[in-house]
Amino acid sequence: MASKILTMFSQTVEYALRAIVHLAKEPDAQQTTAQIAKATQVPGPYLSKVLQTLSREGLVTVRRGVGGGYLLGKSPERLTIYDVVQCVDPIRRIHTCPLELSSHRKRLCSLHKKMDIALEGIETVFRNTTLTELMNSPNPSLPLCNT
Amino acid sequence: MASKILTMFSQTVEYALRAIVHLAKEPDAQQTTAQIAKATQVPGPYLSKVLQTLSREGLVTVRRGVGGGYLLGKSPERLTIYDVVQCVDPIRRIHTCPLELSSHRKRLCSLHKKMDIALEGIETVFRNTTLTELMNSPNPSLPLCNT
DNA sequence: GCTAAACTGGATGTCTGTGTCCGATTTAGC
DNA sequence: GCTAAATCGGACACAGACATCCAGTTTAGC
Repeated sequence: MASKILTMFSQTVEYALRAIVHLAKEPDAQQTTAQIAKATQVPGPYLSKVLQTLSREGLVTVRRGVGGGYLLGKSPERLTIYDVVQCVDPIRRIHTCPLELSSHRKRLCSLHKKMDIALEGIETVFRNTTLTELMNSPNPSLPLCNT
Repeated sequence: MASKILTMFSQTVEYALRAIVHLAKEPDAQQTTAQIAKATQVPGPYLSKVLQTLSREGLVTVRRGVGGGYLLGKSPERLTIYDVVQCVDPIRRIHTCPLELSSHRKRLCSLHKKMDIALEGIETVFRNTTLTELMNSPNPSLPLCNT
């Protein structure tokens, strides 16, 4: 366990985002699991699993064998935070009543409606944030970079 | 385990909100753990723990002994979803770099900044939603009520 | 004060997310 | 084809969230 500061976002999401952001920094440089692990401070063996998940969905491209490693699977301007999150630990909007009350079948009660609105907000922020935007942010702190 | 539909919000948060909303329906009627458990479909023994937590923060008032039970501890118009969430499973905003990079000490990188903005959105929705608003919603489905 | 109703606190059980390990498989280079 | 670099897949380990149970304590009503 790294830190356990997170609520709302799972450790896996945090790790997946770090890896993707790191790969996006040099979209053409193949990187080995060990290299990514070191740069992102993610436990190597676990990162390996996360990368496998990302690979199944095509978010990263893998080459096995000597000289292999990972590469960003989509162009950074068409890859969003949302894509990454949904791949490893999907946000599930609340569509039906968690209590399965028959009268709420089609229309959520005000409580669950509010909770869903909160989820919608996250979804929107994440859908609208591409990797390119993250990299080109005017923020002087480059993602994950200690510069 | 009830359903396991949730991401982002813990089961405990869902349970706590159900209990509070239920108590808010009749702010002057003392309710026993068993009664609340039945109405909200929350496992009784676990609900008991959740109510204890809410009680420690004064969100609910408890009376022990015969004829005892729980009562809303604050007036519904001054009690928000945020209060409940923070009590049982607090949302932690991202204030410092999770990687503890020295150069991000004061200014988050664009990735963590975005994640924090998403959290801020939830926080705002929850801070601005009082129990009164939930109860008076024009929504025909009353919270947790199968009417 | 006795009894029964109700909460309290601690011990315990279970399951999932996180994290590790290792043998099997793929592949570049000789 | 051999070897070494690298991923893949499954098995295992651990911790925390969720859930249960019970003996102890409080209290209303007799």
